[in-house]
Amino acid sequence: MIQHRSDQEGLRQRKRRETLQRITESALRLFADRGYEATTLDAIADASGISRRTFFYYFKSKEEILAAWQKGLPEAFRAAIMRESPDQSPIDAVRNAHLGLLTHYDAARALIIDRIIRSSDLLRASNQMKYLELERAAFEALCERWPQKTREELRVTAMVSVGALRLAIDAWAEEDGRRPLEDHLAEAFVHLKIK
Amino acid sequence: MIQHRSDQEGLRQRKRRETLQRITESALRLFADRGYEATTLDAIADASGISRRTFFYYFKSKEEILAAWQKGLPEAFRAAIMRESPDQSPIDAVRNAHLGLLTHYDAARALIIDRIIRSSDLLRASNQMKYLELERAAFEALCERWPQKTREELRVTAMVSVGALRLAIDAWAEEDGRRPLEDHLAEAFVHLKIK
DNA sequence: GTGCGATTTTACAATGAGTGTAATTTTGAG
DNA sequence: CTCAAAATTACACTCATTGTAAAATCGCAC
Repeated sequence: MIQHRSDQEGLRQRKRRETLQRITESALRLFADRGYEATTLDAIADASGISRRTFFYYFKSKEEILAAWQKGLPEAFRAAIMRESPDQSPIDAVRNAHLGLLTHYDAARALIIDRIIRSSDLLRASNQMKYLELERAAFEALCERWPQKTREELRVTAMVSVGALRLAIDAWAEEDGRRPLEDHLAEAFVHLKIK
Repeated sequence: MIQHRSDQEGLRQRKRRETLQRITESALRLFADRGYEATTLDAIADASGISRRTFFYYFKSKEEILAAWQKGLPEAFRAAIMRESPDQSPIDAVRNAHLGLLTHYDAARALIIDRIIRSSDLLRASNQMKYLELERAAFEALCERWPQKTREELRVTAMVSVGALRLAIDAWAEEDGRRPLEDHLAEAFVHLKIK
């Protein structure tokens, strides 16, 4: 059998990671310079030293360049909720889960990507889908963690908490991240005194 | 000056309305039959008896065929909120505004369109944008109607109420509209006891 | 280090949405 | 009827995305 070295990284893995990195960096630069829609895949491929066809070997679509950085967020969110104590209210648990995740945030890069996303209707729309996925992850985790609560109530809790996260991120991006995201999140949750 | 007959409908207006109707109907039929993505604009144009180029004289994009039916909803929503008495809480006002608008709903057609929208990622995403527009409309109306409340609180109120509408529509579509949308909406709002 | 199979890259061609342009037809007001 | 505006069309183009198949590269076995 083939011996896989999951700790060591072969030349293949390294080149793949490097190319991925190269595509992401040049695309981000081009998006910031010329705008998302105005940047063609040909331009990205050129800037990354690959052919246009090869681009699709790395990303499913142009959009995915920006989506990739937040892949796995729903799962991390779910796990964070599951780590919370079931003694507190679900809404408090989700707020705490949020705060726990935010410590791993690269604020500078997040702001750059956020600005690009807000510049295009297409990207704004697909970004909303990300919140929907977070909401679903939260809902499922809440149902597991608080089985005595009704699904209807937990669905509303998930909607409300992820909505608060969205409002916090919006406010944070609006002022270019002057105050930390945590502050905005805390503020948004102040007005959520559900049940 | 040119005398415009806004009451009478000229041949031009009638033909335009008829063609619009024809495009919408044949597109909906094709979407329901073959699916949204699998239906090309050529097919829609053929089925509507127009050229592909003419299609774009009626709709900005393929998506817009489905978006058109809910155009003006944000404005109607804003107006409905402004009609509510400022004596009740903002959240109650928005709930009542929702209920008022729902009486004008064509449930059968809404379900057909809803099913198409849920069948495509692209459509689901742009549908989320509609909720965002509703949320903005609600927020602006609330700020006008309850100037003594803070904008932060009203922003959360708008988010929460439109979110409840979304959950209600989801649940309603999930069970193919067996119970009226109003019931689902009332249920969703039960869990919103903000402040 | 050679060879072989798997992975990666590429060229080429095609589909389908959307846009610009300019020509042609239809409508309606005078 | 006559002419300007509105509506329709053909044609050609850009761009994202996908299919196919050939070519290049890698890494393990020998």
